[in-house]
Amino acid sequence: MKEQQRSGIPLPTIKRIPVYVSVLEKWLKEGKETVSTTDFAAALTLKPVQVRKDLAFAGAEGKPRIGYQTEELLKTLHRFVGWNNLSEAVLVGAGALGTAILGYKGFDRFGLKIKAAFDIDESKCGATVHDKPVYPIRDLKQYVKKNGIIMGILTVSENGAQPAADALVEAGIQGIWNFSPAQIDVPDSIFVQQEDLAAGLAVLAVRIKERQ
Amino acid sequence: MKEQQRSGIPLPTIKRIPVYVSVLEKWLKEGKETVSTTDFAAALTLKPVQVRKDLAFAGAEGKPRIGYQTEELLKTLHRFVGWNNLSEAVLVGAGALGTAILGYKGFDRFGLKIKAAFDIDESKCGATVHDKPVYPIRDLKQYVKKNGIIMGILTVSENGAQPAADALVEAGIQGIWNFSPAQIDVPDSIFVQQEDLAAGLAVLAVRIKERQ
DNA sequence: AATGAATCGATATATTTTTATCGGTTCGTC
DNA sequence: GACGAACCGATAAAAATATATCGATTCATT
Repeated sequence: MKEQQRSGIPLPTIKRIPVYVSVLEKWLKEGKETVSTTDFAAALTLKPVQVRKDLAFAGAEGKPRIGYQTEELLKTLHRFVGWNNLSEAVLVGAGALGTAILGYKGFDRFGLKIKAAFDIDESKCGATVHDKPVYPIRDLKQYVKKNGIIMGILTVSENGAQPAADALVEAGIQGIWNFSPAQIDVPDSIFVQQEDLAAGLAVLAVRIKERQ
Repeated sequence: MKEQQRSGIPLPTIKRIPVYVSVLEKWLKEGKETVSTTDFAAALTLKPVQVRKDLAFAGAEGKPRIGYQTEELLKTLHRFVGWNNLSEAVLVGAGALGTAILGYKGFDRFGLKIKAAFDIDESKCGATVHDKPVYPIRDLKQYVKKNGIIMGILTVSENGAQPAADALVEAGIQGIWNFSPAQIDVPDSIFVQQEDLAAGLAVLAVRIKERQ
């Protein structure tokens, strides 16, 4: 939950961008040359105003009565989230969740390339998972330095989280995407994005309960 | 992003509850009999006031100078998110992500029990994945009705999302946890919790970029 | 060319969420 | 038993986010 890090761009806006990207890609494929905030609103159950604000934050410009150029807007959004120059990442923890993430095709679209996985369990190492090599964690630092990786994906169990995070920090990573349920403690200079599956489950559970 | 559904309890509060539950469990195991909002704040980088508000929403009561009874608070939070009476779910889409979720141990803790998986690819059916049976999707309705399942987990690809969602709705499910990147269209009576991995990735990417 | 509908961009308002403050309670210590 | 520190609970203020409104622009139609 370390999501508070003020800086101009509202967090909710950032989170909506990938959704816009998604539908934009669809529309582009369908040959839609221009798109309006009204279109987005209809497709995403949002208000046009909000879409306009979001797009403005991303630096997009549209024309009255027309909307935005589909292709140009897509590029702008990609640039905005830094997905134009594809970011490379390493993954630590080649368990069930790690394996799934390694195999998840969807990330390519967002310019994320997971280069390799690392694990403490040396029996897993040497093999490949979804075509990605698995190395022992003691090789992490060397690998990260050599390949200039700035992002680490943490998919270890709760206990393993802190040591694994330490290893990533030590290796020189700049941001950690933490899928483990544990809170990790890192220097301020490193950004942690906590991915909390249980949060979504809680929301769903509460909502279902409310309707009964 | 269909997260807007007003109802007393703030969404951010709901999302923080599982985090509280997590540390509470740890503390309980360590033999901590009472906990204060100051403790939470220190462990989670939050403000004590906020924790107090959240706990108040959940209906917890504490004592000045003491805090909250660890065990009692844990029970209260579980009850609040409806995790006291374990909710059963089916999963649709036994691909990479689906497999990971089927194997994810963490959910038991939150009272979620995935009973079975369903897939259109009949070659996958008949087998078990992480001890959960995989059935053809045409058996979904019958299974859901028979077992009184109220929750569906959607882990299919973008194209498969809408038909799969339709099948879940048709089967009589009340809430859908949607891990696919597609927006699905369902009747108002059904709650959809969109789990958007790309959102977290976007936040991380933007933050890293900002620091450079 | 004038009219009107669609839509952007900017500004203003409302709502939601977070943070601060303050009074009151409990308990350890003197 | 009085004093002070830790803490809850409630209320108030501030900050962030979402929504509404309005003027300006573009284009299709008359």
